[in-house]
Amino acid sequence: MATRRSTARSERTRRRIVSAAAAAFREQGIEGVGVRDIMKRAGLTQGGFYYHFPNKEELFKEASREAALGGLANCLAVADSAPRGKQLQAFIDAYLSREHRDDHGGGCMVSALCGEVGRGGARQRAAFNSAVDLILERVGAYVSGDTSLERRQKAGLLMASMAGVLMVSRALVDPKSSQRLLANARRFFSASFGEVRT
Amino acid sequence: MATRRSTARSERTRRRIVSAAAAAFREQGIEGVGVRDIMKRAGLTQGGFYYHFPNKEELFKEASREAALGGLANCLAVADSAPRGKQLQAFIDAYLSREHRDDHGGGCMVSALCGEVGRGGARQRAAFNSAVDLILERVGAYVSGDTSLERRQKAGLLMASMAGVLMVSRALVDPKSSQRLLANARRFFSASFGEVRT
DNA sequence: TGTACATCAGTGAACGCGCGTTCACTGATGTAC
DNA sequence: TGTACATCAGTGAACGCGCGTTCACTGATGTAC
Repeated sequence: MATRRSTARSERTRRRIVSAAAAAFREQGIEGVGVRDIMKRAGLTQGGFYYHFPNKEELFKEASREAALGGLANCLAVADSAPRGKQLQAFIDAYLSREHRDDHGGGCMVSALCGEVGRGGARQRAAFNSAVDLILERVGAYVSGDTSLERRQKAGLLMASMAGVLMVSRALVDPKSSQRLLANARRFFSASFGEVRT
Repeated sequence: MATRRSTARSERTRRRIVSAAAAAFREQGIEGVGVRDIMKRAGLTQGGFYYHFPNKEELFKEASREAALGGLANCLAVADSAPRGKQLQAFIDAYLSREHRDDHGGGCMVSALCGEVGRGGARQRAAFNSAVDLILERVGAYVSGDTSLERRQKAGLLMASMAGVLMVSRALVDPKSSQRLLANARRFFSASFGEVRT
């Protein structure tokens, strides 16, 4: 089956493009970033893009899959290394941290792209929904609830709410107001979701 | 002071442009809509725009001011006509309704534009922040709290969270999931904010 | 083992298009006399 | 009251620019013999 070495190199290049896109889309928005910019981030030129992907939309599909868990990697790691029973609280604190707020390109894709996707086309929405599924499956493991459906729904409400808070905290000009919103939200969501009863 | 009649007509035209923009920005995003589109919505042609505004950014400033309370007009009216003590709950139910979700152009500007503003320039953010101030002053009147600062902060947390929920509900493809998220959120925020203690 | 060759992975100029903005213009309107 | 005129509010062609995408090309790589 032909040249293994070049195939491997090509695969690495492809992954580099997807990673660059995953960051670029979150930093600048889907329509806010161009194919040229993404290829430049990956150290390549525009034309080569269409050797790896049929169009920008297909790239978004792959990039959103990578960004789904990649954007929560730090929050999930913090939660997983917390003692049992404190995992959700650790997740909430990490999600609503100043570090996450200031990391547009490496953070949660829901807070970064949800608004734009809400008025986007069917393909884009489908890709985004798949990504959200991956997230809820993972976050659902932290919340309490009898059935897995119930946990997923709770996780969905928590993620949607926290994404809104993170987004607003990024839009606020006054640093103190932004910090205070995050702090209030950490307390509120911890109290509401972190304990036994909701 | 010159021709009153033509001045009044010009002022009406200007307001028509601002209204068209307030809806267009929320429906399609700030960068997603063009000056041509907005002028077309207002029944005019592109060139006339620069008679009324120096540039698109200045239009956003005025449009966001109009959209701030305009986008919540229905929710605020419902809340105001509710019995004392039930106003916040009425507001929450109206905000997280299917009608609001489906009304992109006439709904809350926070949920429509917050994500884009979060990565926008200083001017855009300043305009958005002013608009948010108007909203929090109004919504703060419904929540409990000793000081007005405390009420504003609570209102900020509530609005940011609900905006996130509304945004996600707009991005979800499956209608049932979307409805369920809204219903769960109505229950959750009513229980958390609508009663005496938070 | 050495060479001819097909293919692979990527380059960079060019395409049509829509954007924000500018500009020369025009017809309607109200004022001065 | 009637007419000449300045200004106002808006028109639509044109500008440079960056977008997504196409395409002719090229140099490196691995294979066939």
